[in-house]
Order: sequence, then structure tokens, then C-alpha cells
Amino acid sequence: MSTLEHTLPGHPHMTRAAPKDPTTPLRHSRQRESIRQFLATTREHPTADLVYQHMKVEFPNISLATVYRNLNLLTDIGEAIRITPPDSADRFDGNTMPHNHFYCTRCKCILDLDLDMEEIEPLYQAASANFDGIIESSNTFFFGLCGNCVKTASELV
Amino acid sequence: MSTLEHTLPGHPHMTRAAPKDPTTPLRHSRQRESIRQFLATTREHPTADLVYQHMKVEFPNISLATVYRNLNLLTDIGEAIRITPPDSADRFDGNTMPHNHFYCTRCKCILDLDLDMEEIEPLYQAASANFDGIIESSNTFFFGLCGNCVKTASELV
DNA sequence: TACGATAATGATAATCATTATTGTTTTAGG
DNA sequence: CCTAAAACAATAATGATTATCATTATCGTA
Repeated sequence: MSTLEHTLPGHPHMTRAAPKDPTTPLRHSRQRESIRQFLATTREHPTADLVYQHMKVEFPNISLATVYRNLNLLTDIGEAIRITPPDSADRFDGNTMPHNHFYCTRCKCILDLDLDMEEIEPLYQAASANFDGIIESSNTFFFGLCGNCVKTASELV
Repeated sequence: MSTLEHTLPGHPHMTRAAPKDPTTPLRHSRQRESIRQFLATTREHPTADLVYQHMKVEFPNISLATVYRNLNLLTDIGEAIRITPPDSADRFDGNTMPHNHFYCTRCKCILDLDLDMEEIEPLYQAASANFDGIIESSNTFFFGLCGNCVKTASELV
């Protein structure tokens, strides 16, 4: 396992939404379990609001706050990854294996990139070299047009 | 010049704040000039609000909207870079030379990283390889503790 | 030098994403 | 069962950013 596999997953800001005392174990909740499940199966990198819409099927009166609470919680405990695009709401990804993301500037979809994380390792090393702090993780984001948008754009000519 | 030097600067979302017709040249404005100047000289990667505070010295009744408008405009025309941290307001950087950023998860400062952009090129190539869209730019963000925070943290023991 | 078209501004309302608050319901251990 | 507190739903509040609109500044031209 590379160093990166330890350090890359998730954005590192803590917003624990549950027990005051972080040593007390989490209690079970059907809502959280369902959110976790949904993230585990979808590849759509949904926003909090999309997760909310989806949860309403099973829990007609779930609260948006509950969705946020649990997305933050899952992110904090490393069971989800938060993705922060420059111009829209955060997305969440249940796939915590280190991987990279692509952001389509036209349709604003987020796609996984099939890019070996080993590629990033030297970058990480190089960055740590002449830096007097401690680099704990890195995150590479790619921008451009997704396949669909390229097709659509060419049809518009 | 590498491909990257063309594509890396700035986040690629357009929010033009000025002329309806983008072919008409920009008019001069003292506020915009001052904002541009401030970005050019500072290394602090200020938020819109910090720019606003700074501008108020010279323009006591400048509007925050004007600051946002011009920061967006400068970003659009490639004279500034927008940096979007995962948990706080956007920062702006007048240095449009391709470079990377470090984000301190403790004090939330943003620092430039002395990392040769050549390091990133292979990553960019690799990402483009098996991807059916068009990758136009990439952005690598590093997280961790800055030098000051490392020092402070060790003193607290 | 004044004039007119419109870009740019200041003031502020509106929007959007997210977090905080509060009272109620669930969970899980005794 | 009973109870403490975790988790919830509902919703108010916050923070960042954008939209609106009436006024002012810029700049080419009369």
C-alpha cells in the first residue's frame, strides 16, 4: 500500500455530527444506513440535495438536515469522500478507494478517472520536498468536457 | 511552453460580470484597477471579503458586490485564479503562472507550493489516455499543516 | 467641451448551500 | 420495561455569492 492510499481519501475537514464524546460508538439509524447504502451503489457523485430526494422515497419525511448530518459524519469517519467543485454544491462519493475526479464545466457532472494512483506518488513526494509544513493528502481534479457534452457540442455546429 | 501552461491557470467557470457583448472592450475603472493591483502584490490568497476590507481604505464606500463582480471578471479574463477550498470561501490569486496550492486544515491559510509543473504533465497525459471527453485543465491541491501550525501544535504538548 | 450610449458602480434584496437550534422520537444498555 | 443520550424532523439562522436597479463614470464622437 502506498502512502497515498492512506492519505488521499476525503477532504480533511471535520464536522462531526454525532456523539459529543467521539469514543462512544455510533448508534444505528435506518436513515444513515440507507444513505450509506445509496452512496455505495451509485456512481453519480450526488449532491446532498440529490441524496435527500432519493431518501424521500424510503423516508417520506426525512429532513435535509439529517442528510447533511450523515454525509458529514460518513465523510468524517472515512466512509465517503467529499468533492468540492468550484461553482456548485459539494458532491459525495461512497467509493473511498483513492481515485481522481473529472468535472465537466458544461453539464457539471463528475466522473471517476481511470488513473493509476501510483502516477500521483512522485508529485506528492516532490511537493513535500521543499515545504516546511506537513502534507497529509493531495487531490487532483481535472476539468473539461465530458464525452456526452463533446458529442452534443459537435452536433450543434 | 508546455500544454499545461496553457490550460492550467484558473478554474474554468465563466461568470462574466461586464459587457453583454463580450467583444466590446472593457472600460477602465479605478476600483477594478485597484483590485487587480492588490492581487498582483499580495501573496495571501485573499477571500473576496478580505479584498473588500482592503479596498475600503482607498474607496470607503466600495460595494462588496463590486469586489465580487471584478474578482469574477478578472478570473474570467485570466488575470486571476480562483481557489475553492472544501470548507471556506473562495480565495483569489493574482499570480496566474501555473502553480499549485497547499491548504492548511488548521489555520486555513493557502500557500503556494514550489513544485515544478513539469511534474504534473505526465499525470495529465495519463488522465487523458482512457477518457472519452476532453480534459482541458487540472488542478492539484495539497492538504495538511502549514509550518506555523506544526510549530504551534508541537508547543502545545 | 458637452453629449449620449452604456459599462460600472453602490446599495441592497434575493438565492443557494449549509449549519445551528429545539423539541420529539429511536436506539440500546441495564 | 425504563432511561440516557443519540438521532431525528422541522425550521430558523448563517455565510457566501449573485441578481436587481437606480445612479455614476467612462469614452468615443459631435
